[in-house]
Amino acid sequence: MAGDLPKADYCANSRCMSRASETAYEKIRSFILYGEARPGMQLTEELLCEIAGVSRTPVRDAVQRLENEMLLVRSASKRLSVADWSEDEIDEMFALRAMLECHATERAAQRMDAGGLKRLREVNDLLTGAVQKPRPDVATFLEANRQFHDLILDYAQSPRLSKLLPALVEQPVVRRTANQYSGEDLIQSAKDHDELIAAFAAGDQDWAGAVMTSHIRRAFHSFHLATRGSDTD
Amino acid sequence: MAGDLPKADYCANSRCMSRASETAYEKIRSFILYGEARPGMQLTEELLCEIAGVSRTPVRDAVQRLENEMLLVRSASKRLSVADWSEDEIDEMFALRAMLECHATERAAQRMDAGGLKRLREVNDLLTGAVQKPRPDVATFLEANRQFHDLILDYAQSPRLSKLLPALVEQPVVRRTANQYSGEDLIQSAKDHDELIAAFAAGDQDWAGAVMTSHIRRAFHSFHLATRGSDTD
DNA sequence: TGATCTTATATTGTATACAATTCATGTCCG
DNA sequence: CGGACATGAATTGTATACAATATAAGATCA
Repeated sequence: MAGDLPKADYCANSRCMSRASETAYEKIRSFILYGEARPGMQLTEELLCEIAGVSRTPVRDAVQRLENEMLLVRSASKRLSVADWSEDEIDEMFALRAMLECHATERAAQRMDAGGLKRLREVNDLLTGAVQKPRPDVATFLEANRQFHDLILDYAQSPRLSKLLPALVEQPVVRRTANQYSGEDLIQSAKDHDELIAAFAAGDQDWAGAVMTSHIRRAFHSFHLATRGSDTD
Repeated sequence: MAGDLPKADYCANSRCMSRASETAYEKIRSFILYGEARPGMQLTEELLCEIAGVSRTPVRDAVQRLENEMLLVRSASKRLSVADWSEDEIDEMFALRAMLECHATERAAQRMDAGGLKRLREVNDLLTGAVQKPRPDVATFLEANRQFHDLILDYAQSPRLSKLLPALVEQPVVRRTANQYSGEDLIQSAKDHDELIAAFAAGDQDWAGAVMTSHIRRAFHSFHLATRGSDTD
């Protein structure tokens, strides 16, 4: 029943996907995040055209967007390759994400209303259910988690944050290790969300911001343990 | 001797500018920042082609970059217009800039060396000279100020910050009011820079970060006074 | 052999023609 | 009159051909 993962159709968050440059963006992005792309891999526009099934013009549009999100990088001689980040850059990404999500949470706390609280609770109920099964349903968890954070971002009412944050969240390094999170990590995430909702309900922006900072930094810590914690793996 | 302002050639910070999409980017950007563009003004790709002197393909490249920097916005029906920010969005921009520049400064403090300190002092000597004249040389001040902050950003050694921050710094609202800064504001800026250098020399990242935060928030306050401080103007 | 220049190939950058969409105008019908 | 619909113009989106540039391979000469 929970077998089919969300493949490449992200219509929820993005545009209508009717235009060729949108499909190109989605397909190339999936190729990088979930496909056979590997960090440092050299790419050519023609290859990406085959992947996307459109001509070079919309592919170049998509490539520029992905360069901005730093999923693709361009060498001095204009050659494309899949981004390959250093450990320092990954750490930095988490640090920036913690700062910006904390800020977004503080803004959201100032603008939260009953409808928002209701929806946050609904989403987190779904998330909590996915976590508490004997074997956690990671796909549902990730989707509900994304919705929860998107909802907060919406309530932050900051176009600029809405532009900056998503590029820091959906990243190959995060996605690749998502399935390695322990059941306890997931349960703690659900509890963090509960406390966030309490902070929102109380209208306490400092409380909310602090919880969010802790939430992200714990994720960073889990990631650290999963990827670099033990050298026996 | 200091009469000719830097017009539209920003080769220092940017790419080689030999390609048509680069010239398009620079010219359209200048049109928005220093030219006759007005907030909310409707634009057409053809008009931008005339401004840039190139065809639509590189213009569309440039437009996408400027959309990402939020200097241009696209309506639901894909029409282009010059960005017109609300007061809240401007405040938010300063808040984000303060956070990110503080973070960059802390990183730079950890990585500062003798050569960097030397160059910071040189640039700030130039800036201090421009400030202390009977009538401050605002153009020289702005250029030296930009170099000072760019130097810190370089030493932060964070590709992601280097991508995010510039879009928050060079903005029409900032540029338009730069000439309204009082002489005291400029002198205080130079002093802030002196203290930053001292913090860097001491290797105290918290001190440096705090000075930078204060520096940006003072700029915000000056901007606030200049634009919304008095309703008698 | 090895270094440099030359030439061929591959890749990216630009212009233009055409398709798809959106906007504006005016007409028809109620 | 007033609103829905149709038609034309304006604008954006896509494909393709061509130009410019970078890489790679090979030839020439010391």
